Amino acid sequence: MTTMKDVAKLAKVSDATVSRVFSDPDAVSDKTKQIVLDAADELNYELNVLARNLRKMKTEIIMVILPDISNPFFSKIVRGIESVAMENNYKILLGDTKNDLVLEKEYLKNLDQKYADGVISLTARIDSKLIREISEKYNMVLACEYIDEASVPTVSIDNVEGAYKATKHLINLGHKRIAHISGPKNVILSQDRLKGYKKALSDHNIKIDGDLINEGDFGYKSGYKNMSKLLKLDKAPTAVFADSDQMAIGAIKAIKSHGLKVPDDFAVVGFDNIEIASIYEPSLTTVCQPMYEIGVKAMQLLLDILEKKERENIKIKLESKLIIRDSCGYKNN
Amino acid sequence: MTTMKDVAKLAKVSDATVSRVFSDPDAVSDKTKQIVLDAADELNYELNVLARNLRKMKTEIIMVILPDISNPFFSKIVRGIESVAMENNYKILLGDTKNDLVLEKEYLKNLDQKYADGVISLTARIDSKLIREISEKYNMVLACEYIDEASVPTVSIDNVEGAYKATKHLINLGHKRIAHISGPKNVILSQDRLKGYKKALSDHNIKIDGDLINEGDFGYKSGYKNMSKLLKLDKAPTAVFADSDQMAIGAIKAIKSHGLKVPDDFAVVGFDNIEIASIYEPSLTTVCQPMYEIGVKAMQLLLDILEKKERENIKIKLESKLIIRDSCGYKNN
DNA sequence: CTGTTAGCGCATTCAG
DNA sequence: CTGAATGCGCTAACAG
Repeated sequence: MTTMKDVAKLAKVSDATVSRVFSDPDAVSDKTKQIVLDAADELNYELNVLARNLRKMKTEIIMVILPDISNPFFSKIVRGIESVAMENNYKILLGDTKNDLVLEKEYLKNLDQKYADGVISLTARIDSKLIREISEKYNMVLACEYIDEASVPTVSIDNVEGAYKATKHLINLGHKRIAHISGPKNVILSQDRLKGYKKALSDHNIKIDGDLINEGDFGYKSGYKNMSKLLKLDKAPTAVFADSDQMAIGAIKAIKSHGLKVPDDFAVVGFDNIEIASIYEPSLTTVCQPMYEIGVKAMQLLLDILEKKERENIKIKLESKLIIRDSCGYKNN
Repeated sequence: MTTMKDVAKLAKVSDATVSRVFSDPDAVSDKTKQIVLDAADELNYELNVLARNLRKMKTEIIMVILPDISNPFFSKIVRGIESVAMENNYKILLGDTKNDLVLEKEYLKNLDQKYADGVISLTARIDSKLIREISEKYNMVLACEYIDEASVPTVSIDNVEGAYKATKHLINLGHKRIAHISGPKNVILSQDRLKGYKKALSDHNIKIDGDLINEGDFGYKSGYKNMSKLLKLDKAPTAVFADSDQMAIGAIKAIKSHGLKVPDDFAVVGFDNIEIASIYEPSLTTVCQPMYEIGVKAMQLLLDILEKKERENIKIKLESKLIIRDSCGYKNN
């Protein structure tokens, strides 16, 4: 293996100068720079990042913790993160928790060992006290999910508002019995969306019926199962608002199996606007989260924190938007 | 920051002993081990991975290079990789090339800098000579895609055979004019699937018609566009075999827009068996690739290479399977 | 602008 | 089983 020493010897300069050529080129005269570069080239020299990491006590690696990388919602966010990370010479270490709280904690511990300079977590299901502690000790940004603690920098949409828009849309179309398939109840964003759903109903003088509220897990199957249950109700709903597009699509499948047509007999609204939402038939009316942008902003925020070395208790709220497609039908239709 | 030195001082042992407690516990007596552990605990000591990495000249990080992490096909493979990696204390560094050859090369260069101990590449579009070179110099496994060079360890299915099965299925259902929407032609697996498609036709005395063969890029939109073209042909096809489920779904959408029904008027076969294939309506007949298993095997193979320090020119072939669902109809229907 | 000096925190010899 | 000594390859102070 060739080291800076070797290059220095060949170029007849000190190894400090070689180091400067690679880490702070402007500090070296053009002439010696060229000599060093040539020597490095001749020896096929490559910088050893390991040594630099130790010396600088940083890795230029960001850990991204998420529940499931094969969920398109999360992977889109990751792409946003990666694009900004790359521009700034950071790399992404993947922490797929498989929805496992133990793993979530374990990944967070990697920070202690200096594996990564910071974390972006797309999940926050471990107790919020622990998250706050970690965010105080290390460089951390929470995205999508968030916790009540004021001190953790967060990038997300307003979930109450998003759910409100979705529900109101169904109300405007004339629906009175509107079901809700929520995400896991221990996740705060599910709680918020439930709030938005309830508020929309209340605001329009529709009584909230607990039977119409089911808890899912964001996946296709859970949408199917929960919708099947809802359809068996004595007073079955005529519309459903699901907390993810995948559950919405699962729900549509259940509705079709039940012999009903979407949107003719039943209206469905999803959440997220993942790619398949526009491809599926009927195409899905859904609350669009700017996934890529969430990733971008989260990484930018983390970079700020990394550079200023001070945590800023920033909460960035991005806009969600109701995208109207075919799964609800249209007024006066 | 607390170091081994601090722990050593508190425990009244040498720092070498502290090191042994964490890297080779059996080499230390139970008694001193306990003393050290207690001291470490008291000081909240955490091993500094950076220093260890430099000393051992390894990172326990594997880089995974792929075209697009938000493509469910790749992200499923990543999950397989990660599960094995984790068991063996390796971490995954993400290298999303965005289908960009320049990035593909750039990521590969990270190996030179010792960012990662090895690579698993799910893409091989840069020239094969370079890939062979890299694989000879470093620890590398190719998965899914592969190149002709005999020397690169590879995990994949038999694409010729998979395509053959798909095409033959359509032939068995009575179709004579069978279109093919292929992946990018510069990718060897596309070439292989084209071979399988052609062979199936030839074996059943159906003339190959170049007009029926279109090149796509694996995405939804490209399936839609290519199918739209095919439907405008004077002698339009009655069935299509697409190189990805996403293109197949795009094709179905085009067929429906054209006023035809799937499977009644038109049969469609996809490739991969991603999750949406079974959810979409009509559910998709497709060639199933064992994505998770590909990831698992690829990581296992890489571990072998890493441990034995010798490249083994292994080609692992996994089974593909035709999954029959609703998008082609059924015989005597 | 460049060289000298001194470690970063750990793992590995080699003695004992 | 344990300690002392050494250096992985690089960067950062400090002089000059």
